[in-house]
Amino acid sequence: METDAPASPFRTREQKAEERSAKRRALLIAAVRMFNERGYHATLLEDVAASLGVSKPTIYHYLGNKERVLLECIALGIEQYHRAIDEAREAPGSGLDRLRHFLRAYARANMDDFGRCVIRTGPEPLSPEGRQGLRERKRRIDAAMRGFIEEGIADGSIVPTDSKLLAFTLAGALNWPARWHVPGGELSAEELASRMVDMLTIGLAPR
Amino acid sequence: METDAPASPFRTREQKAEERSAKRRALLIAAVRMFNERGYHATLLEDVAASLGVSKPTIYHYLGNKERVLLECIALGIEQYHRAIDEAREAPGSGLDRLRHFLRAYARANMDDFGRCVIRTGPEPLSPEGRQGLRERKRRIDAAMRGFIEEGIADGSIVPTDSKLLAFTLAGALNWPARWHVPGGELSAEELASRMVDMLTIGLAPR
DNA sequence: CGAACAGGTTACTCATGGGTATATTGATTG
DNA sequence: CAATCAATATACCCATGAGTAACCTGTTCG
Repeated sequence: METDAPASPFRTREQKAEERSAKRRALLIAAVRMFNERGYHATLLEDVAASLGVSKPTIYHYLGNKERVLLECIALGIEQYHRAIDEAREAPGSGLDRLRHFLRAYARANMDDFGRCVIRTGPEPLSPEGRQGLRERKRRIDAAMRGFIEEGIADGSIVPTDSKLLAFTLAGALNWPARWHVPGGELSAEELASRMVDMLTIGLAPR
Repeated sequence: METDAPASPFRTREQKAEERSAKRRALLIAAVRMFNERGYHATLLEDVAASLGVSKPTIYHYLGNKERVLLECIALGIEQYHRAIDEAREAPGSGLDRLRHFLRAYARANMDDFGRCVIRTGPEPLSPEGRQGLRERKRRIDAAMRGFIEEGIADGSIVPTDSKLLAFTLAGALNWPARWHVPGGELSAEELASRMVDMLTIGLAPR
């Protein structure tokens, strides 16, 4: 029990703001989990609200309409990919090393609640504008990945190939766990990511 | 113009049956294309019917309710995978050769209308029974794939690894084109399948 | 103190779209 | 020829679920 301070029941302004954003966040997480489990269409905002013991209009109060909820989940997912890019850009070593670093982070992102949502819930449920924005942002991630690949080709750590096709191939393989990986599985996301990246970068035939 | 026979306007029983199954097939194809383009939920059976110039009840007449339509599309998709398995089982060469053969056929299946549907439309829209059946049938495909891998490990053409994880990784990579490949693209499905399989089986680092 | 506001509720509206009842027409068959 | 069936249409029913209106309550602030 935390009893350092007298723990007054009267909250300060900051505590209020914090509380609000904690509630927002909790609703968002409840929503994304249900999206991932049941699919976007099969998820009722009413059920999301009920899972936290509140009523549907509360969601509208904190998050806006259903598409806005989804868009925010997607935005949070995309953020993870951006972190993966930044992280890999700063990594030392050859282009292949940086690519591997990126791929591991990318794979981990795909097993996070929000990352999974980006993959599982395709662009279909979004409005044309939403789809547009999503495509745009995905394109940027793809470009970054291709950058790592080309860097690797340039420094000789990766065999010359069609970088676009390679990027799609690698991304596809690492996207798929968003469909089958269950968080509490035998392998941790970390472990899984590492092993998959090894398989992809090393190849199958004995040397 | 075909005018070999007097071409009577009165159809025989077989012609009638053929005509009927041709209509069924046409409806199914129209449906699967729209499922793939717009997503299952966003597809109205009314629109599917309209795309062939008929009305909604005609679909119910030929195909039954919406889930039945989807289930049949999925069944046709799954058939392609089975053909891929049979084809690869009869292929000559090492385990790796057979695996590569299977992977190419699998990738091609994923770019066919019905195959794409299996991937794009996950199990979410199905009823519990439908989901159950789908999982079952997918499991069998996965088992076959693992068979090829283990065979390759046994005969030394594939380096020893976790065959389950490898199967997921490879399948994931080859599933992904179902999301981005557009039929009339620069690369044919055939070509694309070959290149991706090469990338996956050979690895990235120079030897 | 009273006005305004934040957080929440209950109880509605209403478009949508899956599915069906029923009618029509033309061919098939006893 | 009557009965039936296949193939289609029109016009409807009705559950569902997103979104909203109106209301309540406690807190904050001029």
